[in-house]
Amino acid sequence: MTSFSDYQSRSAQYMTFIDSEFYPDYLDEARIIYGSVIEQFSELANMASSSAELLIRIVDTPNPSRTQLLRVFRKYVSPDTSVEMLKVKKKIPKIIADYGHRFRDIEQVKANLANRPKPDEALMAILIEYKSRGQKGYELTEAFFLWFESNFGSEYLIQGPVRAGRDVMLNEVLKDWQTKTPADILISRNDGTPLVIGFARYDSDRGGAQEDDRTGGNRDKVTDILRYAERYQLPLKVFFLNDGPGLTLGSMWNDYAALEKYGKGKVMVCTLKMLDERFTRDWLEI
DNA sequence: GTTCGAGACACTACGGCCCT
DNA sequence: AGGGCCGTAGTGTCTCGAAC
Repeated sequence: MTSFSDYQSRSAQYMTFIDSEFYPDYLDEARIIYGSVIEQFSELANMASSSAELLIRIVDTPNPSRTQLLRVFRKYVSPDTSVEMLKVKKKIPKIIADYGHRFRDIEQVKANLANRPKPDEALMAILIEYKSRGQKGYELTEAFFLWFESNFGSEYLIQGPVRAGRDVMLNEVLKDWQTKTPADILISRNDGTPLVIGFARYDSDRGGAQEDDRTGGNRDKVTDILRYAERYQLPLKVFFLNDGPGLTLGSMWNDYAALEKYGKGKVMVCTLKMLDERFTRDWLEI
């Protein structure tokens, strides 16, 4: 049986690249999406007699414009208050009370708006940078679900959010599992016997490990799940779907190889392109 | 003296669930 | 039925200590 470690020298061949856009190609799209938002912000600003009033006017605007206007508000008026804070409508009076003194004066804001080029491509580029955050992870899980359905769809059950959505909570699907542990994938036999708990992650360019959901935390998950499998005599295994060029940076590949070794056959780490070779019925039924 | 890795924190998008 | 909030997604960026 080949291991994840064996693939390291050919890692590029087994990597899945999910396309990103090139600069400056996306500026055209950014102008379409944000041009009117920035214009609308200018209009609201020019009508307002204070920055707090501007915020109130923005909050009264229906979505999807509101969130985008709040982002522009943050850039021009109040870098201290995150859009996440401003999203909650009923907290707005308190935010104005607590942070209002740090809002940039409305006259200054109006002047700054007037002095920017039109269209303001710099601001548009900043705004669009976040648009596709998170999407690559969804592409990865969706690709796995499609692959699994076409290969094992009739023989096994698979659960989990295909794109966005609530994770599979282990305490809800495993009898007597105590802690709230989120997982991305659960595969079981048609009779309900759980076979695989899966975690998915796409890394574009992060090399360093993130403690909570990377290898440190992963090892704890493996320990807990395998101990559970032992106690209840279940054929339960742990699967890590990891992909993206970030895997080749730093110690990531070695960390995951070590994790797989630690699992003694009950843990498998794969990129999408390894699935056909490694994710077999034999492994599912170990 | 500079570079690098790891951890910590932060950011926005969006689907789905909950509440009215 | 619709609006609002929550949870999850990947990654940008800062700091600090170790290694070079």
